Amino acid sequence: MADIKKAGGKAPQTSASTIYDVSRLAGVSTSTVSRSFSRPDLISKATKEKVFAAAKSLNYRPSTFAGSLTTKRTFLIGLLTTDIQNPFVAALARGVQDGAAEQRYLSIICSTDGDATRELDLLEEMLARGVDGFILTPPYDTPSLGSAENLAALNSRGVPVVRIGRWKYVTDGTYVTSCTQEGEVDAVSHLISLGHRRIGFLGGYYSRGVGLGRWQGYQEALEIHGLNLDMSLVTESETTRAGGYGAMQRLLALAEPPSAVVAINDLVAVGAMDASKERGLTVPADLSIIGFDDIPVASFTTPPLTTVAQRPYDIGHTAAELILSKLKNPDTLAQMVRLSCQLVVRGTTAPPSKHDDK
Amino acid sequence: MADIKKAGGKAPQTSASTIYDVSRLAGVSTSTVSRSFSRPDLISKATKEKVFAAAKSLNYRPSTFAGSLTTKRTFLIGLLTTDIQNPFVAALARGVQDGAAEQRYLSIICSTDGDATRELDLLEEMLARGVDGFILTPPYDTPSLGSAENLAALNSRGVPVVRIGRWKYVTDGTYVTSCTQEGEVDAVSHLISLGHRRIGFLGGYYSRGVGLGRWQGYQEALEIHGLNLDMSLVTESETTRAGGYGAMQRLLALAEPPSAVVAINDLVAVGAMDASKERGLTVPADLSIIGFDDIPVASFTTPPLTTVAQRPYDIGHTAAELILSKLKNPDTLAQMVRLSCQLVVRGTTAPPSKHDDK
DNA sequence: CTGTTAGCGCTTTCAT
DNA sequence: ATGAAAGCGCTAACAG
Repeated sequence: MADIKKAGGKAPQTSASTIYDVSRLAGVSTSTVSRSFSRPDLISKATKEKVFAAAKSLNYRPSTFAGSLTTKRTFLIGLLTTDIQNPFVAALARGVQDGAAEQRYLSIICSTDGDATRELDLLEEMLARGVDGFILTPPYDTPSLGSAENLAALNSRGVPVVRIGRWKYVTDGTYVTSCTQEGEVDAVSHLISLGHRRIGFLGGYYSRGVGLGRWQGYQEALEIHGLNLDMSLVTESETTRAGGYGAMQRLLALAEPPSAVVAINDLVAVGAMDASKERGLTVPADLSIIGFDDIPVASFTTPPLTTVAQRPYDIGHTAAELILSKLKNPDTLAQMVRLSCQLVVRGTTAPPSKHDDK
Repeated sequence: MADIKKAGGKAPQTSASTIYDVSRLAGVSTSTVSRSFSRPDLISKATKEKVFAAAKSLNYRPSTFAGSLTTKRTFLIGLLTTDIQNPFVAALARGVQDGAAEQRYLSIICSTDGDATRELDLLEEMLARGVDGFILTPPYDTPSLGSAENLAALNSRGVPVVRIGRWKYVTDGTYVTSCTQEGEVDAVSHLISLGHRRIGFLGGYYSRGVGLGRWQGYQEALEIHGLNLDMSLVTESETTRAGGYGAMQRLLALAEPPSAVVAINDLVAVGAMDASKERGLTVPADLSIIGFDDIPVASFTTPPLTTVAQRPYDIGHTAAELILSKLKNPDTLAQMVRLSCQLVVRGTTAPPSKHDDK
């Protein structure tokens, strides 16, 4: 499976120089060295020069984590996610990294696959590393980590937490989320303005956590435009391609199938496209489809998928900023930030064909 | 852009309990407490029970990082990458996380976009946090981080490093990479066995870093099967969809265009599919196309893309294991691990159509 | 098996 | 503007 070869040498093992080495070489106290780096304004120019010269020649860099014992800050923030391989999470993580980096913070990312035990374990591990704050992503539809008790425990330790998305079991505290409801309203309204009247909802257990906003947006749009909610056009499925495929098949088997559908996410939408093609339908001529999330795949389908884009990078970036501001001022009031979604019209939406039109 | 609402309370701020609190409550020394957690085998059952009871009632957990000052180990490893949003990197990162977690290690991931300045900065920041080892991903085609000097500096600090992939400016030391050459040989051989004789190479600057193995594999396969290398069938491009589109157009404009092409990566392959369709060709009937990497998108194209899968997760996992073994035994010899690739036959390869056949 | 005694490298009053 | 001294929370000889 993996063949292994030997190749070359080993390391010299020179241990890094400390603040003592520098203070000795520069002929000043360790306090002065310390301050030269952390509060340079307090040190005279001449002294600073001596210090930096010494530091340079010794290749010295202050060790953040040694100071952490005293300062109680590691400049590390923990990001607890389901899976970094999920493109939404990856973009969010990058946003967190960048937002944190702006203030010399680094982030520790953990993937738990939503497993409650691992969540708690990893949380503890991060705490043991002294992370200054946490960003927690959903879905926490189980009362595990998302439980008020666990968050309270974190709070009582004085560790600030920012949550991502809407949680089922916790409502207070700081969090940042997308305006998915508004996004779904836009999506459905787009279909209606195209002339569609029978619009299906391919839900992935829409009544639960993440899908709630979309489900409400769907209903709201119908209401706004004076259309009735027809529950025969609403179907649940796994939030996967296969799930979308099956759900679409069911809708297509109806006596009066919908002329358009909105899917709970892009994968489900792709599954719906599969089912339509199999049935001999052309998208979007015979059936319009809208996804949700705008994952990278959405621009690669044939035709490319119309979808509602969330802004995971911005969400992560905002979350990082919120954590950092909490760190600066622990008395900051809890706040909820809601980021807009955007309808991205690509190739899977068009006016309904004649015989569908009423 | 983001509307903000206030929502609820703030934190109680109870500072966590220390080893002293526990030792006092349990009526033992701090060493005993310490050992109860780190070397439980050295402590009598009775004492341990007292300690754990006290720890539990105080909600005490040892702080890894406080101990790090003494032990010189933070149980943190640093992963320096180009961009966590790249699906290859994300899978690799997940592999690192999982591999590290098996030994209670956590990882700090940084994205540099390949910017040399940020690489060095972030490297220093991670070092300041006391990371025990580094995993560095390519491409380091610039002599920046990839320079022997920088790696030597890391080595001299006694910080072990594992590199991912083949680097241009460094050849020794431990690294893990894919057998891309062998993978490409498989891909081209597959086309040849299908009956193709004129096989194009859509290279993204194939002569450079990451593409080298593929380019060599392409040549090797031709040679194995007694075909001549025809440089008119070889073209360079940006390693993007647009790049692949342009490169394919050039090949298609040839008097005798190829009946099949291998692309340097999946994005380039998708671009090639775009160009073929535009030209009125059907893939794979008129033109066979093979990508490289097997990014998620590859299964979503129409038809789904035949490609060579690398194993980024395994690469990351292996890299983590290598770092950890180096940490256990610093005298471990440098080693190179090469992970196999796998040809994934999907829908873009078929025998050549009649008039292409010689 | 357990306690004593020093620190790890840095920051931080408190003086000067 | 700078130094002395104490200590952050934990571990690690070294004794016993």
